Amino acid sequence: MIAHVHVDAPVITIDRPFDYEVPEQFETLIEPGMRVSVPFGSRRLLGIVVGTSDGTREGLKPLEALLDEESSLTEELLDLSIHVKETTLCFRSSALLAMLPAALKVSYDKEIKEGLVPDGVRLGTHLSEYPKDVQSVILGLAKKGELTLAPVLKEKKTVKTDVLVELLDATVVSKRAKKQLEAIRQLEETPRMYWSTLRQIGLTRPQLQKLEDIGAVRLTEVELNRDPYATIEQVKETVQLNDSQARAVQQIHEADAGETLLVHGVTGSGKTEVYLESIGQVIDEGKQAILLVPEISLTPMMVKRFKRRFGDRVAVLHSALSKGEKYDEWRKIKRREVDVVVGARSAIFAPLDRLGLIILDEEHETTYKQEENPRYHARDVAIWRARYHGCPVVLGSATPSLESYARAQKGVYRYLHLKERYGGEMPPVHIIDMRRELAKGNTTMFSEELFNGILDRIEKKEQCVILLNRRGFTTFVMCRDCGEGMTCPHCAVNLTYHQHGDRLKCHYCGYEVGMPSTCPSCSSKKIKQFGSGTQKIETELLNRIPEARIIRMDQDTTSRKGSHEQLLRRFEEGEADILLGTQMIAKGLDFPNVTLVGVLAADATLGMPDFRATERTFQLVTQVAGRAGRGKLPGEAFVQTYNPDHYVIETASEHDYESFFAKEMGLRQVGNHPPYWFLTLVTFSAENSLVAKSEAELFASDFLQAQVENSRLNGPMPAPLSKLKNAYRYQVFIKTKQPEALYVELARLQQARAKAISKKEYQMSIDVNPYVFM
DNA sequence: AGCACGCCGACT
DNA sequence: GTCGGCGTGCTC
Repeated sequence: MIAHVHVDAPVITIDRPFDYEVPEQFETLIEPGMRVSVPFGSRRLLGIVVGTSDGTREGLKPLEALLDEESSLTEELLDLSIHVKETTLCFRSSALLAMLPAALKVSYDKEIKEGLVPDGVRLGTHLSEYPKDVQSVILGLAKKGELTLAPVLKEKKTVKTDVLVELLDATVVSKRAKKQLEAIRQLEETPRMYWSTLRQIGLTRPQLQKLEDIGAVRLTEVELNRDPYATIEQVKETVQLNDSQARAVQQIHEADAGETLLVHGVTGSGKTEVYLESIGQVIDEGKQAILLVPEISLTPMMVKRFKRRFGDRVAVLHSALSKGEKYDEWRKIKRREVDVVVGARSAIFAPLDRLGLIILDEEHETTYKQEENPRYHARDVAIWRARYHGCPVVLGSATPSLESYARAQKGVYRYLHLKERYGGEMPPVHIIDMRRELAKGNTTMFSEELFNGILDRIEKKEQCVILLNRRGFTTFVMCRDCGEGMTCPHCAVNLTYHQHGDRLKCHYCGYEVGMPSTCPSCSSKKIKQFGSGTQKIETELLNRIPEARIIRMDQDTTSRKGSHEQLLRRFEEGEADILLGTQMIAKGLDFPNVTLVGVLAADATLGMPDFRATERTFQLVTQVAGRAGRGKLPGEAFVQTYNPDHYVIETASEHDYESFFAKEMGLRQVGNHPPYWFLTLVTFSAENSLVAKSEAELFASDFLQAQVENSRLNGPMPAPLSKLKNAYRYQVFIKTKQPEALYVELARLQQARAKAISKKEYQMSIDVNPYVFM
């Protein structure tokens, strides 16, 4: 028997199946989708079986081990990996591995097998157990043949277990064994207990073993699930749907196989109820559902509601869970113990086999696009899976992406509008012209109006949310005398100042230095931070309103696991007057006591080299404005800007999606941007700037020569981030009306460059439907 | 990507 | 005379 295996090596020349002989003892066990360990050259690698065939062939190596008892990837997901490879131009192995939880990936090490070892090194141990200098000594000895190393593959997964203790016979215990007797007494009250509970009375493991040896108890090792939401109680809540919600549920229910529906509903229109109800119906029919949410900030409340409604039949997969927790959730799905999967982007690969509905909440969010290989978009994967299962996809948003809304208008997607809003009208939005504030002599981050509004709320014991539109708005350091900025030595970017540790960091490569006290180029002492981070704003607020209780949410305060939820809970419970933060506080929050929302630097995003900048600004302002006045109290929003007349600020503050859409579509058409054209970005990077440039030029001319129909090419041009991690970067943009033909041509050009790239002279990265243009 | 094999410069 | 530099080629 032969197994066709894709190995864990992201290289284009290895991007094909390799054949292995299946040892007899595995023949009845092996299945496509299983993880295996295979010899590969002198190495040993993780592989995924994509198929098997009968017979045998000369020169095949045998596969070494099966790493799964049953396959980790279903037939469907194996198929899907081909689609992901072809449409994102990634390697098949990258697509396959992206579908697995991190715990099922492996690390590679070397076992010290035999020979003469230095002091302190023992045979049978692993290379990585030793410090770097010892490692190089060992490697040197191996090279001379004085000891042998064998490649090993280490699993990352761990399954948490506990020991179930069952009482068999209480009489056999010696009267003098006090601890054992005490354990028996406990067991007489509760005949089945876990060892983790029993040990709390001071019983040791040997004592427990003794109890088993004499036949007093039976011990069974059992797998335990880490359930991060174990404390949420299931309550059957009955939801009363309004007319438009009921209509939406009805239409989703009646949707055709593989159909996509766009649910457009303003903040507070009750999309969540529609999701809950629709999923409920799907489950009643014996099928399963996936609900994708953009990121963790949305999940606490959403998850709570889903757990309440569907109880244990919900699996949750998001980035804030530990590797082990995610793996446990994944195994629950695999064991068919759940009907609903709620999760972020990668949850779209959940191994469900009876899918009846896929929902993407906040479908316009760019977090659905993965920014590393495989560069897939969860929306596209969702549509593929829905076709496979013959079920509908629901895209939900208060501010749909132009792509989706345009498709809905063309009739490609079915359009559903939720117009009614709970809690009455949208709050009034005040646009504040910061140029006038400046003219008045107000150089702070807060306009008079917004500041007075905050004071007023604190007095009334109501809450405020302040959002800093931080993208392109970081704190950088510059010398006031010579004008020299502190930049990263490896990347063409300014370093960002971090108050924590008084250091400067590069957000692209991780380079870090202490904040200098004098300018490195002119030695002046007038070196200073510019721009406003959340920390600085917090300080400013506290200086002016000392009694204000502020919760700050940004990368620094939310990096610890669970801190995000904790901060939100504290705010919800009224422990603070002001929630201050970046983008992450804009969405999904629903606090009834919030009556004021302020947006600082609403237009900070507009200057970015990105045709979606206006769309993002619209989404941000609309969403954050919708956060005020969700309860009984009326709300108000303040939007501070230097561009008060810009159409995006005007339409967003009037909550006028239609006008924004019409205006923006006109500009997209004129600029030949998506959704009129399908865009692909190809980036060339090399240590030598001339190599990057000439390879980009060569690619451009090769592409033009191929004459892909209905396509055009722009560039090459230097990337906005012209140097990254010591590599110079050039970009080529391709626009097409026929993506399928483009995929084929790009794959051909990629293949043709395989050899040159393997010599490491330059790198080529292809981003189909890019969202980041740096 | 790793890793081995192989062919030329600076050391004991 | 050997150690080791990294160019080249291969991985079932």
